[in-house]
Amino acid sequence: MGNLDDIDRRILRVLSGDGRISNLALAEKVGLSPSACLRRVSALEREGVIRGYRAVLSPERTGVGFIAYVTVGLNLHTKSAQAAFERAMQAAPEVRECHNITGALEYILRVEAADLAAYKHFHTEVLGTLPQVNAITSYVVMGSPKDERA
Amino acid sequence: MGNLDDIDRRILRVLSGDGRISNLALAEKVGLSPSACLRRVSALEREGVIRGYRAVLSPERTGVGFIAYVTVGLNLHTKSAQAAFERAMQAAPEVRECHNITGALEYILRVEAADLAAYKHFHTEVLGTLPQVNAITSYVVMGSPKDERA
DNA sequence: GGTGAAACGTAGGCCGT
DNA sequence: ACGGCCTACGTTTCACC
Repeated sequence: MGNLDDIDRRILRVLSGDGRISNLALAEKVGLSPSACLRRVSALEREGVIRGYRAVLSPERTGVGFIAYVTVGLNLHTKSAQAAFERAMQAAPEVRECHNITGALEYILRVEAADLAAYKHFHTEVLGTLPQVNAITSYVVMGSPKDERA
Repeated sequence: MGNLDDIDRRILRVLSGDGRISNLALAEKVGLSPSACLRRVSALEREGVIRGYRAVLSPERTGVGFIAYVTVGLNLHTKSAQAAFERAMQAAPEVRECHNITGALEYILRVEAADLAAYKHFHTEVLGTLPQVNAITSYVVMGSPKDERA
């Protein structure tokens, strides 16, 4: 439960770059024996520092040809309006991220769809029909020079 | 090289939920023998459908107490100005994502820092000193009701 | 934190479909 | 071209120092 030391940080840096590295190779990289290394990794998992492991998929190759960031403003700032909006976002498969932000608008979404037509459907049929929503702005992603999304 | 079939899609779904599942367990989940399953996974990796594997870390537990989305506008739209900006983003550890977007502004960044002071440092000392940059707007993340960052 | 050995999983050749 | 079987090899995992 204590704080992370230098070796822990090195372990985390390696694992966030290659989540499937063998414990043997990881141990060597961080300068530990395999068993000591495994004990640390297990502890980091148990304590929730490491939340899990995921394969990173190529969007184009998995039928995602359209990605946008979308800012959303609500017309009400009540708890229940926010909760209703957030439930709708959680239910929408196209919405991969929904962040509550400061500023003139309340939310920023990352939306992934097969193509522009699929996005338009989401935009008008899902976002457009929510009664709480009163401002939608889409920023279409043309490329991602850097993307370290865990 | 062909398109993905149903078993491939099942493999991808399982691996994006648990990137460290053993090939044995994965094979059972998708209804294949271990060797056939491994061959498919290897092919998906080789063809770039699976880009890699990453450990998902808890931001709070790794010293990240401040997250913001930042829009950036450039004063030049030349190839070389974009390339210089993108190189700077790639070199900045606080920048976890940098997306090139349509609209009045050119980029949206996801920035993670230890705290507001660390963010301010990035904002003024890194972003503020780049000659290509002429518009910076920060949206501080207060919460993420949904986050499926792969 | 390190060592060693048993249990387990991976990876690749081979054959059948 | 793709799935299943078998097996040598490597890795993980655990009790013990």
